[in-house]
Amino acid sequence: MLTIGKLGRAAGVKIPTIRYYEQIGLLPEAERSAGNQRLYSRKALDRLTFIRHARGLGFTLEAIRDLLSLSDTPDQPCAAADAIAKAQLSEIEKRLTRLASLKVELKRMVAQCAGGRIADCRVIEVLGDHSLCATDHDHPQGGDSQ
Amino acid sequence: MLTIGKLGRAAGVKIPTIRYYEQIGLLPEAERSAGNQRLYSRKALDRLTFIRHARGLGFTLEAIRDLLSLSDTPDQPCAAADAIAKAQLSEIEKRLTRLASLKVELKRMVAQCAGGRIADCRVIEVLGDHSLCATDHDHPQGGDSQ
DNA sequence: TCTTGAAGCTACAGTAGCTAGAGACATTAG
DNA sequence: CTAATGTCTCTAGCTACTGTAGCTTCAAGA
Repeated sequence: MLTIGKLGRAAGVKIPTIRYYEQIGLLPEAERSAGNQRLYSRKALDRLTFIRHARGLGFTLEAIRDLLSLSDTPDQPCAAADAIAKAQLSEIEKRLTRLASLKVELKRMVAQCAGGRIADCRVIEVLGDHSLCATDHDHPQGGDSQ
Repeated sequence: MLTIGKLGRAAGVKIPTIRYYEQIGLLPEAERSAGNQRLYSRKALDRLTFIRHARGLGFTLEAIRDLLSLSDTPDQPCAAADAIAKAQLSEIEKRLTRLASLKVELKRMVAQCAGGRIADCRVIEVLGDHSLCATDHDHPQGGDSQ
């Protein structure tokens, strides 16, 4: 049985994050010692490692919740897990495309800045006037992660 | 003078977002009509357009705040604006690199899934065991935007 | 002039995914 | 036994908004 600090070190997850995961039901409530401290089994470590790894790949906690509940039913077909992973992949591809075009735009902007006075600064100018810019990065919504 | 709805449409920014920007001091407090409704000048539209455009390029509100205060002093050298833009560029390049490696990893994972049962699912398996994975996407911090 | 529907107002709560801090209790090494 | 470290709960904060409730104001048509 591990205390929370050891579990955290073993899985590479910070202590408050573990407690947070428990709070939102991603980890089951931990057993407690006589003095009310959380105690974790090897199984809990596996689960937390799974979560950390999936987070590292950019899966949302909701997606991870689904993957975890799938992994609890090993006889089911794995189409659902596959679908979640594919969705995540296409999400990442979308972000990549968008970031690539932002990069081009920024590079252009920075390259044009001659280092003079603000009044002549292309950075400021381009930001102030959309018509000076090539791309139309016009979808101001959308939250990323990682 | 524009009301908030027209300003929003003109700049491509939602009404609550405009009020939010005012609340956090990114936009100055608007003039008010006799009936207490916000009224905006052409200058306010320019400022909001600037903000929207910069947000579209992924600048944080803090960076935008700095850029705006720079643009209010047109005789200063523009090195500071240049630095902000360059920092943003390198931030985006970092994210691009990271996303690209996540994509590779996810693709590999998805490709290996034969579509059988969960018990044999590579997606679940890879997520559960970091040693099965090539890259070390091990920096679980970092907030993206756009 | 009256009415009606759209647009605007304030204030507060909620989102994701944590992180940080206060103040008290538990455990362990020496 | 003491001191140091670890853990506990609880609350608030972060970014950049978005959504809701319950109201008031405005502009256009009858």
